[in-house]
Amino acid sequence: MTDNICVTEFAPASLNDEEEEKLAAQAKALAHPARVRLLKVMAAQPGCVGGDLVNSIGLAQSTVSEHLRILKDAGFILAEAQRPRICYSVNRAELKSFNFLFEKSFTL
Amino acid sequence: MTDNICVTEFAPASLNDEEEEKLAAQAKALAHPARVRLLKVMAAQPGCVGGDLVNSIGLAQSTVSEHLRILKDAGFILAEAQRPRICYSVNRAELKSFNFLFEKSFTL
DNA sequence: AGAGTATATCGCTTATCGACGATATACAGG
DNA sequence: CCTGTATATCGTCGATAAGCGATATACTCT
Repeated sequence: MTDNICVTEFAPASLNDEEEEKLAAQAKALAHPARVRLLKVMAAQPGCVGGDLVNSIGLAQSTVSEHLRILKDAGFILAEAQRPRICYSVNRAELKSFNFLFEKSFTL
Repeated sequence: MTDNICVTEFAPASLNDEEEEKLAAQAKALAHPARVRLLKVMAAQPGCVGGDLVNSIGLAQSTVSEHLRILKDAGFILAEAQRPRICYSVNRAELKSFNFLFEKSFTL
């Protein structure tokens, strides 16, 4: 190593490993245009929305179901059975949590 | 078509297709623990960091270089040549932009 | 019980990601 | 001009993601 122009010692981490993992995992859930679209549609609804989501984007029902599963696993949406339909709605608390974690990570 | 030629200060309440794509693409750049870690390290520095990033996480140099490229393509970091080193630093404007887009999308 | 409806899961194929070592590139200094 | 150093790119491989149609599941209503 030669003399450093850039700083080479790192400040203590603002996030712990677990939080890093969570941030990355939730970002992954957002990392697809169809899922952003789905979230957006749900967020625009006062209440909840059923399988009309399938019609709102040009994808097969099974594909949409999978995207919804990913969003649900990430905690971004809630699913309440109203058989035979399922009522999906955004989980604003979790969206805010992601936002908070993001801001905290990079001290915005 | 009703193309939106309004400037950003009159931003619509919802996202257009282009913004959805951008949000998803940037989320994708965040969707890996190593990249979150790299961003975090850079954000914690007042100035910029060189290839010591490679040592800070247990990955091969070529792998780290690829992660940095992804972050750079997403606009989250800036690279300034200080040969033979390269000075990386976070682009807070873009991080804030992502944050804003996210909040706007889901009306948090 | 049986039919109807909405959603979830399965099986499969193709595409993209993540990781690495090897090598190329670009510049500074001798 | 040659060498050393730091970063980027290439080629490859295994793993994961994304998409679909077909089918299973779960519940309601008749």
